Amino acid sequence: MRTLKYAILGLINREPMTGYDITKEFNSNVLANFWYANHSQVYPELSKLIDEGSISFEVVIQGEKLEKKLYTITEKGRKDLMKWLVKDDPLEATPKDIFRLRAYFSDFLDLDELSDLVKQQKLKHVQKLESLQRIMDRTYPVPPSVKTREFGDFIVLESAIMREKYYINWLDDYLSHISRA
Amino acid sequence: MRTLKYAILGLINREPMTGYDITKEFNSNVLANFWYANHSQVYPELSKLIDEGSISFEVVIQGEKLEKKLYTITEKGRKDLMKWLVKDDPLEATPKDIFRLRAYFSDFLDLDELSDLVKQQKLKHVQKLESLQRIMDRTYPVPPSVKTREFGDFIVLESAIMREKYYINWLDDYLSHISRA
DNA sequence: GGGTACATGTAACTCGTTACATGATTCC
DNA sequence: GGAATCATGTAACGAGTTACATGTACCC
Repeated sequence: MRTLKYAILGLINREPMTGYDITKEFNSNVLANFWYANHSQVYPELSKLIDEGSISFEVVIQGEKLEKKLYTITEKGRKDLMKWLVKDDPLEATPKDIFRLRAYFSDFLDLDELSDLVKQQKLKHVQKLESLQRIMDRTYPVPPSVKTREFGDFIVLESAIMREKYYINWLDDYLSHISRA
Repeated sequence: MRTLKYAILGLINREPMTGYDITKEFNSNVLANFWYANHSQVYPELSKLIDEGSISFEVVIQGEKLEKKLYTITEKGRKDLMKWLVKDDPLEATPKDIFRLRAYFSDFLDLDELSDLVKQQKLKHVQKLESLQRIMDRTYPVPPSVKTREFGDFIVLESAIMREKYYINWLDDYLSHISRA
């Protein structure tokens, strides 16, 4: 499906970037909530995109002699990205979830052990939620308006927060079933 | 992380199964909501588990001469599974989400186009939710008690339903931001 | 001078999907 | 007899992770 291709095109479309910059974005606290990649995946993909003519680059000298490649999207790349953005694909397969898999097989654990496991899991999600909420409060005390770049950041951050809340709700529900037994 | 290994062990631990049976489970409407694999992944993994001594098999003749392999978990396999079930691992990386990635880059689409995209996506999630809800109503009109095998099915199905609801909430939230613009 | 961050690449390996390949059984 | 399902495998490829490998720039 070449999703990494479009993730990279989307970033470069905003402004020219180096492979290093792109990798940093993929590991930032907003984007990493729904897409990420290591530099070892990014650099080969950039070569591919050059071969395909979706991007071009110019070598920039940093300091004395450090060469970095600043990538820019081409007209072909931009068209390709646009087409991908509005494509009507069927729903992706549900993402895998190891904790759910464990829950599925946990019928032969004893109740105290199971309860501890679920509480441990809940704690982790509560901490993650708090961290996301802090970022939101700090960065977007007021929601930015649609059609600004900030709105993209805002709406996916909101989504990540809602996801953690739902997961915590599920774990609470799970715990209530256990304690009722 | 060998998660497939434990998914298979978890299934065989319930009762002896063939590779075909396991594959069917992975594509059933409950388990597939958080774990799945094709037969081309299952058969090689079964060979590995035999080599490791986690499972054993017996050949059963179906009809005249069709040989099928019925796999059973060994003591080693069961211990391994038990250890995995109660392991306290850090939270998994957030699952990737292509629709969120598209939302992230959508600031240069026009509002009608964006609104249509989000509505399309919502429709798909509403349909999925309805399908999950039907399975739930049909199969578990009353929640089964903890410590039964049915409870595993029930609690992960509940989770899948809650996930769809949250996703729909997010899309509604998204739409409200768009229409306010 | 030293540590951290900047910057780019390749190699080996695991995991997962799609396609190739074959044959038996069951039900109509 | 034919179609759907049961049943088991391998091959080729694509995606993703960890490790290997190298060098510069910037700040203290």
